[in-house]
Amino acid sequence: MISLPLNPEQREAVDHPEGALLVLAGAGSGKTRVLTARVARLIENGVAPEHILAVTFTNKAATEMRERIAELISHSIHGLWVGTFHSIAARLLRRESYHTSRDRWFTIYDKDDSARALKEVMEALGHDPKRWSPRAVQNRISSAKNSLVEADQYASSAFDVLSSVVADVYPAYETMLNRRNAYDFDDLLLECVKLLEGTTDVADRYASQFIHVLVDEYQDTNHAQYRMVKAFAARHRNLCVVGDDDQSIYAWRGADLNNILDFERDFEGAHVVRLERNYRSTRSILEVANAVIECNVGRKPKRLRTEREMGHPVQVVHCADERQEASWVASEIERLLTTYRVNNFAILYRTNAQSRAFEEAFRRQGLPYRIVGGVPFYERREIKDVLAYLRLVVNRSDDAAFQRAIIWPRRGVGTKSLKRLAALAMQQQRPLFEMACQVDGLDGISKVACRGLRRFTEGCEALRALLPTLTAKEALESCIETFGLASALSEEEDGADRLENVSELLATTAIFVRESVEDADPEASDLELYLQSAALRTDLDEQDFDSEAITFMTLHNAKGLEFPIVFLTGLEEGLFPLTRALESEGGLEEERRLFYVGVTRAMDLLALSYVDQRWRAGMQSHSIPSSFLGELPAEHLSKRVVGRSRQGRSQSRKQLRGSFRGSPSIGLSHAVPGGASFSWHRETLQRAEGSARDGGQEDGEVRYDYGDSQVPLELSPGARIVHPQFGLGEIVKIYGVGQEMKAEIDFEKVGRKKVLVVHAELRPA
DNA sequence: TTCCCTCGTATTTTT
DNA sequence: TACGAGGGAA
Repeated sequence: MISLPLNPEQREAVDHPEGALLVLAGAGSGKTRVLTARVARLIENGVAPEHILAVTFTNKAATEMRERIAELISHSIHGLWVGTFHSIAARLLRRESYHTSRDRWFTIYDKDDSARALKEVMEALGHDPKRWSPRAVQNRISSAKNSLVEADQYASSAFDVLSSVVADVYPAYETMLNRRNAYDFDDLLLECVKLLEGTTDVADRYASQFIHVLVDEYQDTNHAQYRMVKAFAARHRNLCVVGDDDQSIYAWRGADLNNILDFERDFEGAHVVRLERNYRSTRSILEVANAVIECNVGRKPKRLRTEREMGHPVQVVHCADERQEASWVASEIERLLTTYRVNNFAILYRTNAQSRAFEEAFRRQGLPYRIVGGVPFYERREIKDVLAYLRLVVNRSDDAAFQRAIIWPRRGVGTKSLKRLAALAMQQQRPLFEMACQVDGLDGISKVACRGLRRFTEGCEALRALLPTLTAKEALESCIETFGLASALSEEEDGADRLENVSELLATTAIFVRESVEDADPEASDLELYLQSAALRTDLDEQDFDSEAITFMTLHNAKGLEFPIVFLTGLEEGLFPLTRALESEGGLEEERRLFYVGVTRAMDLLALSYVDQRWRAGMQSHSIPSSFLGELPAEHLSKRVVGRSRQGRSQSRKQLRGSFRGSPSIGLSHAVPGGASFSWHRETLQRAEGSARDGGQEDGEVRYDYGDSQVPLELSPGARIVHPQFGLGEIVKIYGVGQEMKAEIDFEKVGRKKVLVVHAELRPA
């Protein structure tokens, strides 16, 4: 039997025999445990693995679930269907390609590919992409697809000028994707639903196969996903969904909260289990979380409980600007490192752009960090370029891949030849690749370009012939070799990094081959699976959270994770809640749920920070504290001010007053609570006392002077520095900014060199 | 054709 | 700030 400790509610959910089951699982209540235990229990009870389908949102969740189930039981789980909505949809579309308009070698377009395709379509139809941004059109089409509105139906729902453009573009875009044998992200779901609802024998086959269907994070399902689930569970009606309406944070992407709110009405006789025992956070943290979420109206009432101790109060930290915020967090972490490990910390923020200040501060202090999200690995230029070759070899109709590959490395084919080729292809309704194969003698294309194209297509064809004998890794290596991609990269300015990324890609490809052997879909080739996973993989899946580093990420990425210590930063009105997000209906409640998600990530210690001034979009902006801060129970908070920016202070004080006026839950005269349990801040307090003497305290707030202890490394021509390998040198020139910043340096021993400042670890001489 | 520079603009979250 | 697009020069 399964040896997994479960509380009574968890057990009820795991043991519930048949029919519809809704598990309302609060944050940290052991929802993954329930899901995995339930699948394990089903298998132990004799349900064959291939009759069970478990759907998640992220690859990471899917992998984890598979592993945990395997650990729990002695049976083999071979044949079990575990995957994300998108990967399962892709798998179905591949298996059933006979019933669809594409063949099984279809390409999956990511956002970038599809935006480019849209731009092309818009230009062809005479819609100026500058007047209507392809991104906006893309969003419209995306939400249409998520609501299962197809191209031909869209026109009837057009209600403004943009939507009339979309109504025009959408069908042409669909035609283009079809011609290219490609699906975009949303198509996977839409086409899968069409397949299931429109093809009786396919629907029957899957509906009878899946005796049990389980869905994780049900609150994040959109309409297409909902219909997918419904179709899968149509026959046996053993549907178990797990979710938390309070953690629904993807409404902007089409998630429909009503899916979970209406579940009981939707599946009559559904049994409901509530998991309200939290095993993660201290009471202080939970009280704050509960107070936050209770401000929302549209939710199922519930309240998290914990048996943990009160713990430290939640810190509310006021800084002058984002640099000080970052420095404070860094120094706080440094101090806590005596009792915690670096991977116990997470820094969360609303927008990716906020990571920069933290990167700088952490680099300065020599603290290791990892950024989850940002520029995802699979969206890096070199990675997309290399993969484009493989995509094109596999699917010759993939014009997006063709355009990418032909441009780089340079081979005498420029925009002019490409335009000409595209015009001819358009005229004859044929893929670019085919056009390029017979380019000789076509007018408008130079001799040089012809030669380049010929060598290119011949290379592709030669590779294509070899393909059946190659593993994914070998195929990728052949691409790199045939087209001299590695040497082309190494000639580029920052080629070393890019080359490294490509080797990393090869390494993950090698690992992939091993994993895919275990994958339950025996019909799919190694390469098909590889390209699919490369298209659907996200940054989150690549992260190794065990490695020794502090994690930086957006709140969205943090869902489902937990950390002993969490810094939730940038709590300013306009940034969090984000103004843009407030424009949509229910926006504020969704932002609040996001805040709730952030708060509930913390196990032991939580700090919330906000600043007076912040650089946003190249402009210095003043901000007032987030209205969320006014919703917190004062008895579980401790407040402090960091830094001593002169104007910043007087100004912020006014803003603080204004912002909190009329909110009784937080008082400015509120001093440090918590008495004895304040060891976290002992050192802070001592320093604060010191500064209180010379600087003075106002309103009972604890002041902590960060002061000028940080001397930033001066990087300007003439400055003398030390490089760990090259030794002493003098800076000649600085160019580039941020990550890209490079320094040209005259070294005493090794002469003049260019180094990437990010990696160089320069110190003042 | 390609490279480089300048200019303009857009800046949320992402399976 | 930061990236892409577009223009101009080699």
